[in-house]
Amino acid sequence: MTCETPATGGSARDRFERMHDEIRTRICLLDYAPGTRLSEEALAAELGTSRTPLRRVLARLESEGLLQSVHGVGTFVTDVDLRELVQTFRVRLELAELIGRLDPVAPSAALLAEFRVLQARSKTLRDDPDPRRFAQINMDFFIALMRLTANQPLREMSERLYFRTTRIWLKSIFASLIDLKDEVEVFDREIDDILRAVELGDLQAAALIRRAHISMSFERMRKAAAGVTGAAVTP
Amino acid sequence: MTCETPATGGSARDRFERMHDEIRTRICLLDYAPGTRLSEEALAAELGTSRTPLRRVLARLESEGLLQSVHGVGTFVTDVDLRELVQTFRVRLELAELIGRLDPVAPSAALLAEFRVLQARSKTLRDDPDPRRFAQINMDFFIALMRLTANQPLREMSERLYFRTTRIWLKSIFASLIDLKDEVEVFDREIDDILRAVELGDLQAAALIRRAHISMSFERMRKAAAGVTGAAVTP
DNA sequence: TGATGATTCGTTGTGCACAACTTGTCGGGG
DNA sequence: CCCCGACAAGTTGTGCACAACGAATCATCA
Repeated sequence: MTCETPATGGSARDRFERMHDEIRTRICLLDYAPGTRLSEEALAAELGTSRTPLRRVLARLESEGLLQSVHGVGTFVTDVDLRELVQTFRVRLELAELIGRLDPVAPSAALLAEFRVLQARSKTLRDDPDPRRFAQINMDFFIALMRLTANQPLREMSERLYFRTTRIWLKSIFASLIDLKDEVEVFDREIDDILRAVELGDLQAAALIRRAHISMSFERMRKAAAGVTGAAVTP
Repeated sequence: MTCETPATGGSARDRFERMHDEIRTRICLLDYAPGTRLSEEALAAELGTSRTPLRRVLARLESEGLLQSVHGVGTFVTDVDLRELVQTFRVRLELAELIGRLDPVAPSAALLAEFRVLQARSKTLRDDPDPRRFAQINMDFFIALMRLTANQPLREMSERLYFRTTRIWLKSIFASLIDLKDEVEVFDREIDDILRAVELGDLQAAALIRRAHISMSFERMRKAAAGVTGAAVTP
């Protein structure tokens, strides 16, 4: 089933990173929904390794707030409560703006090409909306945006917060709290607008547009969730 | 020799945190200077545990940028090059200001008392300047400041960046690049000023003062280092 | 004498067996 | 019928032995 040479090859560090990214993607794409219990033994077997190196990966994901291990019980995918979500988004907004102000770098031709590919992928998404593909493209777009700053610590912090909260947004889509087609439409415009600013070399403008979209995205999510929890309280 | 019950007691998580904080403190106080090799076996023995749980701690410290493990060679305390230092301080400045703007909380009586104790400790430092004690008080003051915001992610990011760079500042003091007595004097004034703002309930002002001091502290350090590297280039 | 290759040593990474711990179940007693 | 305690199953945490790897050393040869 899995195709991307999950097990052998490369140094120990490479194997660690591969496993880490793989599991993180599964969590962020809701293949492992919040509350899911992960079997160390089964996962280790699937990834073609033993518990020891896998536990290293799980510990890292726990420090990133995506997992939580409890002795004698299991390791579970975390959920994000509203309070934490609000706090995280507040910081994400500020960091998004900093991307344009702190150590911005003119994008290489390769990066520009990548942006255009993402733009094209976004267009195909409009014809055939799919939550999972949407989330994947969204993630790739985020990673591309990070390459607009040379400030490594800023990148790190931004990524940390992004990966911690993005699955909640995806969850809202799966739960039909927010409309998939609308979000796809908005996202497509976001790429267009940001790409225009990037091509102009105005990274600060690009960052401001990004900040605005994160803010609005969160606001839509918050309003939808408030409508639900306000109407139906524990069925 | 070690007195603070390093080994047994509490849950696995508690033991992890104790070991983590202990080693982190040693690194930040330059008990383990950059470049030092840490022996897993010796450290495990000293902390009264085995390599397995210790390696968990070391992996965490590596993800925090304080250590680096190389297969077949050893685990070493990292150094911070100028580029990384500059980038980190740029972000630290912004985060310091955010402490006063994002989810500020009125300090409890206990926290205020703690600030006053720190103020007193700072005064004693003026009479008997000692780099290590200075660094310790500075660290405690930083941790107290973090408690002025309820925004957990913001705290986390700020701490991460603080612990990654503070030892470079201490290194400059030990190397007499910057004058200990001057720094103590400046720090004492910083506490006074910030405490005044905090007692007034103006956390935003406190954060701005803090930001200014971080900025100036870095500037003094940068200038001193530039003077040295400009004069004596690799003997 | 200098260079080169095998070797030895010490270190980190991995796999496995067992200990520590929690949860759910089953039996007995009030 | 309910409650409580012991037990069993399953999970994460720990310790240990060995494999994988890198660097320094020493012997050998040109």
